[in-house]
Amino acid sequence: MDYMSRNPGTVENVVSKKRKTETSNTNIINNGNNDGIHGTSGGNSESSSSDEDSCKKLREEHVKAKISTLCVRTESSDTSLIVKDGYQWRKYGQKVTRDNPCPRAYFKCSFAPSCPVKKKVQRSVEDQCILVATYEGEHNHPHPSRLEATTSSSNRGMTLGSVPCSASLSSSGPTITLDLTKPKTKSDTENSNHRTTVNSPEFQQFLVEQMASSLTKDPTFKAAVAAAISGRIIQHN
DNA sequence: CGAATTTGACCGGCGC
DNA sequence: GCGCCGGTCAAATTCG
Repeated sequence: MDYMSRNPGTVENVVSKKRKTETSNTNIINNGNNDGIHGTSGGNSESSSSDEDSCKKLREEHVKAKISTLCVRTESSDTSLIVKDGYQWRKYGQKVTRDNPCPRAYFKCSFAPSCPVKKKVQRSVEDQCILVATYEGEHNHPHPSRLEATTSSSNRGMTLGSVPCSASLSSSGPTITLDLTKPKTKSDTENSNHRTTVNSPEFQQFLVEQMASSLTKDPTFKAAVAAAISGRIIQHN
């Protein structure tokens, strides 16, 4: 979070480079700088523009739509394109794009029929263990898991739900991995280009599993995380 | 049997 | 104007 707030520009342009309207508005989910300051939630609310130029209207909606990306490390054996973020998604398409041999999956939020949010999920070219989820728009309904008794670690739709728990950030260039579950030997942030040379995927996987296991067994850690997350949720509400 | 997913077809934007 | 490409649709298929 700290890194993202200090370097908001370094994590842009994960999405298609072709569409200016998308890349110009790209930002990272859970970015503390942006939370809560957007005026028009819901993205493409009924802007009563005239119907003379529907193309223009669409572009405006694209600009309004809040776009964010989330990178999640998954099991290397996991071939599904599922990012568990707590919301209900309905898959409506899959496509192999030119810049990435891995197929891209398209999802719509199915929790609320009127929810405009869409999600694209694709494996990273650089590290196929990493799923890159691109969210478009904002949910116009509460987080599903908030309605249940289990207090999710969600804040604006982001959880560290996929197992093993590891949040990553990626740009079109070097990949930046913020592995919250791994002890820092040498800083990944200053050596982001060589993440896989020192740490092979298998070794990193092992570390992640070990650290996640030990941390989740620690009640003090759990309490600290819960307090931090709930504090942020209250702050934004 | 209804809901969700798959997948080929179709559409529109963009570059040449 | 044409072709490429990303995104969406919808019929077919699978799943619970």
